[in-house]
Amino acid sequence: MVATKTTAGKGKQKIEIKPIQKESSRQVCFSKRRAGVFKKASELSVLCGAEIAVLAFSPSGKPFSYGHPSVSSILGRFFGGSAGAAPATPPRHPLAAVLVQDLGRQEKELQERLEAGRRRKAELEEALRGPQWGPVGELLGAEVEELGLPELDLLHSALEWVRAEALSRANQLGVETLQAPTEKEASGGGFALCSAPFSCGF
Amino acid sequence: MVATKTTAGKGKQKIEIKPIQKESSRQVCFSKRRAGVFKKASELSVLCGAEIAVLAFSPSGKPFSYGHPSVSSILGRFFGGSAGAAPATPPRHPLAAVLVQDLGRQEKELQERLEAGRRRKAELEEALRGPQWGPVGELLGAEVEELGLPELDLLHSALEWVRAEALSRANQLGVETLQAPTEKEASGGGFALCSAPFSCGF
DNA sequence: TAAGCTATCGTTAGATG
DNA sequence: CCATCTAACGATAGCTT
Repeated sequence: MVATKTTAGKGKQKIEIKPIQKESSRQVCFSKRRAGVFKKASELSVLCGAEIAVLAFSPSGKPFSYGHPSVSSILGRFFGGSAGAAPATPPRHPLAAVLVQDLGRQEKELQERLEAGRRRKAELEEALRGPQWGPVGELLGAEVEELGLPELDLLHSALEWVRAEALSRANQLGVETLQAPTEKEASGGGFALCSAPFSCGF
Repeated sequence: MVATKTTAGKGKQKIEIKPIQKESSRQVCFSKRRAGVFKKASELSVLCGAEIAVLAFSPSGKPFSYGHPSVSSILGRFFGGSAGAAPATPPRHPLAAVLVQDLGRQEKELQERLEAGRRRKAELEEALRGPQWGPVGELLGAEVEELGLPELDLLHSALEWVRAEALSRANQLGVETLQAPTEKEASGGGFALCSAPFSCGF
């Protein structure tokens, strides 16, 4: 950098860890740092094969969450696996890697489906606003806007889940094949959310 | 530090965010980074007055948690006060409702993650095709076509569920807001995200 | 309002005791 | 295994657009 412009800010300054008084600053700080925490959590899970969940409420009371492989599986593991059937053994199959390999192709489709989901959401909103729903529809319509596209959101969630699962499997396979199968997969519980069904062949 | 001795290490080196293969290193990394994540979470709660909980399992399966003001209070807030109090109770999946509210803001992040996932996938592919894998890589490549798209199937089913859930949730919201908070988690089968429908035929 | 930038601070990889 | 050290890397406070 030739530092032709010194127009930018002063850079990061040291701060005390104490409550930020200014409302707007607090909100901004929360946004930035929440992202940071989630990223750190993500890195931890990838680097160490750990399972981690983060639940947070913003100063304004909005909920945020992150989980690998999923929030529910972590909770299930912490609280007795009630969130799903306790995963007895991590199912494995040499084809697991294929899922990851194929993920690239899938992603294109997923994107398309995402778009479709968007459109459906619009339709949904439209439909909900229709007369047959009466005042409920109106209110709902407003809520939908405010909530932030529940359907889309859940779609994303599903998407993320699929990807996490594929990656997880791939990691397992990578470890197994590259090295000796020393890993007893203590963390492999991984999939409380989908026990039986997902063991479909693998 | 007058740097009289240059005997120390080389300092932090850049690393890729990918599974650490060496067991001992992974464990060390987990210890350090878990502390880092907890500290970040702590700072977030103090700076922004946010409530945050972190639950994690080490690669060896040992549980760790951090919460401000407490893990249970966060869970309680997320799950309507039932999860913290009655962790042993097998509830309908309580996350569903929260996800609807929460995941909206995750859209962008998920997109980014998708990108990251794609890159990661590419790396994996690369690795799989490497010579150390011998013919296995080729074989996998070939089988992909033949496999069909289990993930897509799964996603498709998830989508259907998503629609149903979103609608259901929306209805609840509308009803609750308009009238009395009659039924909460009436979404029946709640978390069938991975139940019967996934006969990913393989 | 949110997104982008930069200088600086905080985190941590790698080595050593 | 755990503590410490060093220095490079990554996160981010404050500012601008």
